[in-house]
Amino acid sequence: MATIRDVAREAGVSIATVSRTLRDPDVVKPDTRAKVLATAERLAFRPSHLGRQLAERRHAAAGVVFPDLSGPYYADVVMGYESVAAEVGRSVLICSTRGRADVEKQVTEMAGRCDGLVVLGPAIPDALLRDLARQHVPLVLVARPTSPEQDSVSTAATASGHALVRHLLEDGARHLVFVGDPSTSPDVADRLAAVRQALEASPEPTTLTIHPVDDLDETHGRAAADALLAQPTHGGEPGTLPDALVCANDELALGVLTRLTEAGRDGEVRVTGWDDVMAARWAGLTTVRQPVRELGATAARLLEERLAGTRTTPRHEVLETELVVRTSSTLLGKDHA
Amino acid sequence: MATIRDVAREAGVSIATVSRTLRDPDVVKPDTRAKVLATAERLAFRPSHLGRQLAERRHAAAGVVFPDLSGPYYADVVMGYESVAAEVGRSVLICSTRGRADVEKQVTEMAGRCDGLVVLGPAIPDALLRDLARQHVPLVLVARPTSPEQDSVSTAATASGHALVRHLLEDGARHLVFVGDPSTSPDVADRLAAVRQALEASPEPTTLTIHPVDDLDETHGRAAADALLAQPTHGGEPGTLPDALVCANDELALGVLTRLTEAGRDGEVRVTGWDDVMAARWAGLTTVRQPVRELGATAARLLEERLAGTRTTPRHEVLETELVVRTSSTLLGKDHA
DNA sequence: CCGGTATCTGTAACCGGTTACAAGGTGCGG
DNA sequence: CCGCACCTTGTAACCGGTTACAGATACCGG
Repeated sequence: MATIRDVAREAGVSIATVSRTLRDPDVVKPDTRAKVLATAERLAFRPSHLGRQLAERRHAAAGVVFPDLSGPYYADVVMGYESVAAEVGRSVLICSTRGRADVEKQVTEMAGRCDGLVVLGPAIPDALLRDLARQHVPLVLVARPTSPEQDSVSTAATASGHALVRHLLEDGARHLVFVGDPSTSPDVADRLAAVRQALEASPEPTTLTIHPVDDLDETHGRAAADALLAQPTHGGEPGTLPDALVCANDELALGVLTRLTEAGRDGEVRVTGWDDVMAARWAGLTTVRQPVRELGATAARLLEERLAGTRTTPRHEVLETELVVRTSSTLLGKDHA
Repeated sequence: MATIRDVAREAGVSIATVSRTLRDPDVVKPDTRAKVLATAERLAFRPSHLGRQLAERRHAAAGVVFPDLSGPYYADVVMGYESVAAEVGRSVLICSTRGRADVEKQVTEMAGRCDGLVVLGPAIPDALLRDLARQHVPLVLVARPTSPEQDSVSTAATASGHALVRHLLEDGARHLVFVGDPSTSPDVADRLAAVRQALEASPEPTTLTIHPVDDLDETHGRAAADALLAQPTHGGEPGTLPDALVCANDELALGVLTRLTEAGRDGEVRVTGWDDVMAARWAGLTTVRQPVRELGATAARLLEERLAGTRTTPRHEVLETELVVRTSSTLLGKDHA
C-alpha cells in the first residue's frame, strides 16, 4: 500500500505538497498538481484514514447504541440515522446491548472510536449515560427522557394519546387495559401518562388497568392476550374481556390480535398499538404513527451540528405523531375489513 | 484528555514504560507498575484508539454491507454478526446500499476504515466486489454466489427445496407458481433452481410459472396476490388460482396471505415462504427455516480467522435448512388453524 | 536595477501510540 | 574483585497523515 511519502518521492515533491494537492488542489501550481495526481493514480494511493484521523484529531464516525434490531422499530431508526450520516461522510458504528453483560465496557470502547454517540431508547442505564456525559462525549438521546444538557429527539405522546382515548371513548369504551410496563422504557411511561390524563379529563366514569409485560414484542403480546382471556376482569366472569386494550407498541398489539384471532375472539375487544409499523397497516391496527426513520435522521443532524460546532447549546426536538384509525379499535372491526 | 506522555511525565517514567505497563504488565517491576497504574487512574487516561491503531496498523473493526434493514432478514444477520464481533473485540461498521447512488464510494470509504468486509446478499455489484478483492480487502460473502477465492457462508437450498416440492406434490398440487425474480438475488435463483429440479424429477406432469416481482417485501407480495387473482392461469378462467404459490421469501408470502385473506380467498391456494421469520409462525406459513443469526455469526468467525491469519485458504460454509410445514401449504388450511 | 509582495513549495513538528535496540543496574559465580 | 547474564527501563524511530512557518521564486511598480 502506497503512502504519501512514496507518492512524494516518485513525483519529486515533498509530502506537504502531496497532502495539499489532495485536500486543497487550488493552492498548488497546475503542473505540480498534475504531476502529483498522476503519480498518486499510478501508485493507487489511498490516504490512510488512520493517519489522517490522528492528525485531524477526529474519527469522522459516530456510534449508535440500541437494545436490538429484531423488531422493526430500532432497525428503522438506525436506517434513518445511517442514511443521513452517509450523506455527510460520517461512518456509523453499531452496538447492541440487549442481553449483554459487558454493556459498559462495549459502549465505553465504542465511545473511544467515534466523535459522538446516539443512544436509542433504554439501550443503556442512566449511570453509564452520566459517565459518558462527564467524559464530554457528544450525545444525542433518542426516545429517552432528556437530561437538559444533552441533545435529544423524541416524539410527542400527549396529543395523539389524547386523540386515541377520545376515539375509544366515542366508540363506547369505558374500561381500558394498558398493556406494557411503564418502568421498562420512558417512552412507554409517556404513552401511559397520556392515556391516563385523557381518561381523567373525561366526564364519563372510566377505569384503567395496567397489564405489565416484560418485553415489547409479539411473543409477549400473545402471552398477554392469553392471560386476559383467562382472567376475570372488572368484576366480570373469567373470559370477559375489557372494552379496549391499549398496547404500548404495535408489536405487542399485533401479538394480541393474532392470539385473539386464533381463539376466535377477535372483534370482541378494541385493540390499539403505537408506532405504525409496516405490518400494522395490513393488520388493520389502529395506532399512533411515529416518524421512525425521521427520528434517526434528526438525531444524525443534531449530532452533526454539535460536532461541527455550529451549535453549542442543547436542543430537544419533538416530532409530531398522528392517530391512525383503522379497524382494530372498533368492536367487530373484523367484519368491516 | 490525558495522553501517554502526560502519564509518563507525572509518573516519572518513559512513555515506553507506560505503554508496557498497560499492554504487558508482567515485564515491568511491580512498584513501577503500581506507580504507573495509579497515575493513569488519576489522570483518567484512556489510550487513544487512533494512535494505537496507527502503530499496530490495524483497525480492529469490520464492516457489514447490506441492502437495508427494513425486513427481519438482514437485521437478524447483522445481529448475529455483531454479537460475535463484540465478543472478540472488533467494532462493527455498517453501510446500507438500497436506493443509494454512490454505493461504490461509500463502500470503498468503509473498506479503508476496517480490516475486512462482510457483504450480505446482493448489496453490491459484482464489479465492486472484484475491485475490493483486487485491493486485497479480506471479504466474507453471505448468501451470495461464492467466488472460489473468497470466504463465504450460505444456506443449502436444494434439499429443503426438494422437500418443499415433495410436500406440495403429495398434497395434490400440480401447477405451481414461483413468486420472485431469480435475477434480483442469487439466493432466489438457488431456490427457484431447487424447486424446478424437484418438479422435473417428479413422475407427475406438472407446470411451473414464474411470477416476477421487483422486491421481496410484503407490499410486493400483496401486489402479486392481486395480479394472480385477476389473471387467467393455466388456461382457466380469470380468478382461477394455481395450485400453489411458492414465494421466494416469507415477506412475499405474508403479503400474499394477507391479500388472499382480505379477498376472502385464503385456503384456496397453497402458499409457502422461505426463511421462517418470526411472523411466519403466527401466520401458519409453511416455509424453509434458515438459521439467519447463525449466518451472521459464522461470517464473523470466518472473518476473524482470516484476519488473525489462522487460516489462509478460502472456506465456504453451507448451513443446513429445514422444511417447516404449517397450515398455509394445504388447501383450506385456515380451517385447520 | 531594486525592494516589496504574492505565489508556490519544502522543512519539520505534531497527532498518540508501539517497539527494536541500547544502556543501566543488579546479582551471581568464578 | 571482576565479568557476565538477566532484568528493567529509556531513547528514539516509526506508523501515515496535516499544517505552521520559513524559504524560494517570479512578478510588479518605482
